[in-house]
Amino acid sequence: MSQPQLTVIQPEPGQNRYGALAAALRERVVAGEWPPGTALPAETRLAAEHGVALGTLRRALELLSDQGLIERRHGKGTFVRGGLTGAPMLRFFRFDDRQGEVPLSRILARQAMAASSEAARRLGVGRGEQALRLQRLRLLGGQPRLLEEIWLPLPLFAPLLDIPPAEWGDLLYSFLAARCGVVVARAVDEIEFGNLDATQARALELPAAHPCVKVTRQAYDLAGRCVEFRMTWADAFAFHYTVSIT
Amino acid sequence: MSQPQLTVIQPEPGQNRYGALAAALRERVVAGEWPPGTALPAETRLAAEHGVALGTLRRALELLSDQGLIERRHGKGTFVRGGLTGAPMLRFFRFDDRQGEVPLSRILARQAMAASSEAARRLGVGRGEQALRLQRLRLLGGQPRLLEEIWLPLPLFAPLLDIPPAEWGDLLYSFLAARCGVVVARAVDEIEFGNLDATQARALELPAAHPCVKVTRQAYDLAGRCVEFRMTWADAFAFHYTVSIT
DNA sequence: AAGTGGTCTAGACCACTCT
DNA sequence: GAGTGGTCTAGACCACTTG
Repeated sequence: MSQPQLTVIQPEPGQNRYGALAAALRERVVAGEWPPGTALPAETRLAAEHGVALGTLRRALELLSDQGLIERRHGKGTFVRGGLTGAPMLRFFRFDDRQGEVPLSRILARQAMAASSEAARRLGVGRGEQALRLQRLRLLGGQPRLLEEIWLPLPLFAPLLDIPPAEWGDLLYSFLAARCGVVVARAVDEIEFGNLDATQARALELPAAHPCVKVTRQAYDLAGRCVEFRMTWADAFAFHYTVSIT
Repeated sequence: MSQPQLTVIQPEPGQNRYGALAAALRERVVAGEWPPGTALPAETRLAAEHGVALGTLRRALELLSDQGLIERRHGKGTFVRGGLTGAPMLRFFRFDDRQGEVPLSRILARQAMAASSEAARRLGVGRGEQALRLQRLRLLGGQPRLLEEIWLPLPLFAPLLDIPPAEWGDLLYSFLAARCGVVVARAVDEIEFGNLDATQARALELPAAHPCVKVTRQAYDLAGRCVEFRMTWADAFAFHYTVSIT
């Protein structure tokens, strides 16, 4: 059926072959040759296509698996990961008795506008480029718990302007994947402490100047482009996080 | 010289050979056969000793390397890691312009006493067992920045009772390794937010009830025993930490 | 039974480090 | 040059999943 690609891997000097192979495979994934959720060809076939031994091919897949791009399942195959989906922000907090629950989302504001200088810097776009700015409140057990300001680069996420926020659901990343074809593969969070301003405090139903945690997130798609800049504020006393060091 | 050990690896059913091999090698390291800093025998020799192929032996060493027990250096050898040594607590904080600096340590109190119930639980010893309790202040650029309460299980760390705190130096883990033969291999930190009590605030030269971060650490030696329980308090506004998620 | 990934082997050759 | 770890190969066999 599909013609064998027969791309022989030629590593650059100083690079090893499985590294070059992994890069080549990553490009094929990013190009959409195997969409998220689908399976790659079998090991033996991929190895033959690129003219390497099985062990070398396996080494390359191991790299991509460690990076979270693919997922290997014994007896079934090698699959392209669907990207982040859960509600990972909650791993930073402990709100009483509500561990596994997905928080409800309420969109407070949605506006296409020129990116602020910080948003432009974080998103890696030119200053003053158009972007979509969202304000979102997330509730657990009826209580407002997280306040978020989200910036999305605009030509890319234009579909969001046409869909009523009520239909967005409670998991933003799943929604972005389904409606805009953007898979969030990786995110970096920065954590700081501060105080809520009056508006923020009102939204979270906390006293003005209450201590808060501010989490600043940059999320990236499969190709490594920054596709989201988000700031999240929440009650500092609900913060709880564990780090293991070696 | 040393007789070849010729321990043939027999993996338990359901376990793979390199896993069993890694466990066996870990035991030999923990038993002190190769003290921290020294080199293990060469790959070919180790593989022969345990009756496995080179690839399998390498796979086992890879596991131990990922776990931080050993460190491999191309062209030189495979070395037992010396354990944690730096001032890792500072990775949570940003005090103005003093990034690489090692903070000065000032021991405020040192006392052998029955472990508090929390200390006993965290150290994994019986309630009321003797332990060594330290209070330590750490300074950067002359300013007090971190306040610490440290619990160490006692028969193990008895040497500390005889050495004047002035001679301890500024890196506790290096000191423990040198004087008590305890290598700290791994640590788990829990981060919470709170307020300083009056005593703590005075020590840190901050207003009473000032917002603070409390880091609770449990540190483990090569064999996996908990050898330290530590609580650290610092100005919440100096906290800054980055997490990468996949 | 057929197809997938996981383990293990035996051996060749390369790259780095020290003397 | 001798010794170390790093890469790569070719092939055998095992374990898991599905029809």
